Amino acid sequence: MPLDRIDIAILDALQKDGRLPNAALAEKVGLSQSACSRRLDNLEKSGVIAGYHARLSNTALGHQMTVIVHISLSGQFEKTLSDFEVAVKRCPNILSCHLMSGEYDYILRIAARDLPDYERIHKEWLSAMPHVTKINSSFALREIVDRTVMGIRPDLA
Amino acid sequence: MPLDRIDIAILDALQKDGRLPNAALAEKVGLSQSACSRRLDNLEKSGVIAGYHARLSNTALGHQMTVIVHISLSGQFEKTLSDFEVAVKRCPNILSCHLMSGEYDYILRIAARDLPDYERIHKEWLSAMPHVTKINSSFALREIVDRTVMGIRPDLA
DNA sequence: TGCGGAGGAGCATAAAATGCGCGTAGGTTG
DNA sequence: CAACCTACGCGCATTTTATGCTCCTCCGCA
Repeated sequence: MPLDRIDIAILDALQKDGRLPNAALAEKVGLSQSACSRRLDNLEKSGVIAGYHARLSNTALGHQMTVIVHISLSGQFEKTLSDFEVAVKRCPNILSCHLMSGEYDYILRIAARDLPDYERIHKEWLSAMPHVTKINSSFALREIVDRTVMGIRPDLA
Repeated sequence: MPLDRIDIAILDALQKDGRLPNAALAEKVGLSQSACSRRLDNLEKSGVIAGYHARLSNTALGHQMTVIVHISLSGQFEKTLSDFEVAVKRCPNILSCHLMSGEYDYILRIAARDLPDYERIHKEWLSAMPHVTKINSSFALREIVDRTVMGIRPDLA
């Protein structure tokens, strides 16, 4: 889907404030409300906007810890992978999981409240997942960057 | 701030859909609209809800590729780290970056359009960052999970 | 037992979103 | 080059949603 400069402005604004009322959005990007609403509709339907979410304060909720986990399985058969992936999807603490090229099969990012909480997650979830042969946990000492999306460039087709 | 089960339900719902109308939210959590609105107000004012954001689809924007990069620096002096981190913050393709315990100093998640694009990023950004001694790139073959949010447990104070 | 605060309901009003008719610019075709 | 088509804008009327009361109820406490 081709995005023009107004689309970019809309996306930009909604990344910063997902609840920006359509009226305000329209004014900000220089459109009438109806035109703006129609564009927004298209952006949502076409999947450019994948969703809207409240961002919660992790300190308020006590999830202070990020753990990066590298995992190897006993094989690369599709069945082996999908068994594992089903289990991954069930664990609420897993923020992201990718099947990877390279030394490990999967890399996971996990949120935990503290070390004992991670211990629990490790025991109850990670170790219990099927076909897992190796688990390597690295703890984040500091977060330098965390964005959901990179800057949008106008030349995207 | 103490959260009861209704607050949790509200947070849960808004994490999943940040634009859920108050009326629907109220029904979902079993409150009247006004009561629900008042609670929401408190959650926002107290900072438990830190913001609302549109989540954009990286693939829809043409960034199909996720690369996990492990990086080691020449030392762990604070100056060394902060030089590097300043550079990291400048690169728009870096979605996340954490200082880590373990074998590598930093783990980065990078969005690229395709392999040539990643090559460019590697050359122009990663290799150019100060004090870098080792760069290890792993390519994501498939994304199994990617959320910003995790389930909230009622026992959080 | 009576007071006071927290928190819920219901309703009226204010604000926002949505759908529809209409107008215009730019590209295409006979 | 004129007729036509489409994409996309505007404004307005209608519907949907949020907000700001007022009142009610439950509970802890003196």
